[in-house]
Amino acid sequence: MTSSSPSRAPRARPGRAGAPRPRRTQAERSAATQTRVLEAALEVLLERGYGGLTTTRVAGRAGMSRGALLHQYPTKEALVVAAVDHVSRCWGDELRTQATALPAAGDRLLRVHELLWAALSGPIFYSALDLWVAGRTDPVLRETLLPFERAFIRGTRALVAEMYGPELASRPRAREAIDIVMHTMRGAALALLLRPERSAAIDLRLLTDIVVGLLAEGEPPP
Amino acid sequence: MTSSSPSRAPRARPGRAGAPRPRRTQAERSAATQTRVLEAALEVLLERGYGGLTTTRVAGRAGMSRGALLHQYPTKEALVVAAVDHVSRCWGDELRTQATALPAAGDRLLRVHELLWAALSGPIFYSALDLWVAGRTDPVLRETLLPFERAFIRGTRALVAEMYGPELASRPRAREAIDIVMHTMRGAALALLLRPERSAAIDLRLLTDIVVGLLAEGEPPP
DNA sequence: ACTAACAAACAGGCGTGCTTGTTTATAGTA
DNA sequence: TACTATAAACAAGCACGCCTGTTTGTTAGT
Repeated sequence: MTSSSPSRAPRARPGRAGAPRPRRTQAERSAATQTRVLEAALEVLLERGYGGLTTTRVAGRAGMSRGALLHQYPTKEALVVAAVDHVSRCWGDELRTQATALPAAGDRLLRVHELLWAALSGPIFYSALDLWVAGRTDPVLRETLLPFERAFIRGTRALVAEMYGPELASRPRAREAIDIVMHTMRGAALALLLRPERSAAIDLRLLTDIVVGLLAEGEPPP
Repeated sequence: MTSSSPSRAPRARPGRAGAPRPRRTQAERSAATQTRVLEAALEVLLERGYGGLTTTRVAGRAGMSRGALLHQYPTKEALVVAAVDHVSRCWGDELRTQATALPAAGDRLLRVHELLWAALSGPIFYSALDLWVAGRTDPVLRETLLPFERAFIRGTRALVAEMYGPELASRPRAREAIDIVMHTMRGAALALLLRPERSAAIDLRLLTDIVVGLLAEGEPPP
């Protein structure tokens, strides 16, 4: 446990500063394989669904042995938990990043909805849906997913409110408007499950009109 | 051996008339077991999801041997096809039946939406969702599901239009209104996947108001 | 040297589909 | 009507493959 005697190797041979070294530190190796594993897991989840998410396939896709994978994530559940955490983080980050490029112009609402729709109808939604549906009948997975679900709902509502802007987000029915938007988009994305070619399953302009009407209630412009 | 009591069998001869006979015809036996199998399959699908839908479990739930099941449905795919057909038929029938009890009163729209919501947020939705999601990554299941999906969309749109009534259904934006309703409801049902206890995930009155506003467009009341 | 990272093989469990054997209904025949 | 041959419905078991988690062995870092 204690590094009592062998103090001969204080550091990992710094070598040259920025030189590409084939020799990596242990932590780097771990992090690298963990990243590879998680990305492979998400790919497999997207392509084969949760039912096809097996440790064998993930390891194969990541280009490593199953033993290596099992060393980082001793059980499949651990792998799934890490993958869920990773995907939720990615989703939030991406959306937040894109949100910074929003214009303040008059069609801001439509842009916000386009952004949301792109995020909600993308591959990540379908991966998450697979987990979601499996979690309905898998108690362990369900418990794993629940905290992420709470965070997702809260975070997304807050983010949409922020994207709407202060004056719109403070309208009395803002909360209902956001919920309607989210529900409609998820339902529309659901309708695309078996027919991805029909990408025009939603009328964002109509949805935006509805939101505008809802937000305008009780607050006539002076 | 095994000649356990030879021919002391009841020998149920054709007897007379339509007396309640313990002896069933072959067709009756087939139909009975098929019904049992399909109902058991739907129960298992609802309780364990598509991943837990195994021939072993279905046979056990139906109270018969796996051999008996496999005799009626030689492959698991055949069983799933029959189950999908059965469930779609049940869903349509139930909704149509309930639709006949709709009042012509002023709150008819709200009643229609309550009916739709009850049908879309019920157990059948979650069973169908499991199949749907599995069909995304299972080509065979996908091909099986596609025709049913078409029929469902068409049929439901027509049914909702009929429930709305002729004068509302002929409004210019009726189609969009129906789609919004369906999408919102499916999205809301999705939000209940992991937390069925929160049954108030949708505001039907608000949704109805939106539909009313949409249908009223371009047709001011005299 | 010692530990963490990786690789490969193994055992146990489960699910599907097939094959063999037993019971039940229907048709054919005297 | 009674008896039998045939087919259908049902039951039980086996073989194969896949997945999970463990164990044992090898390589890379400190």
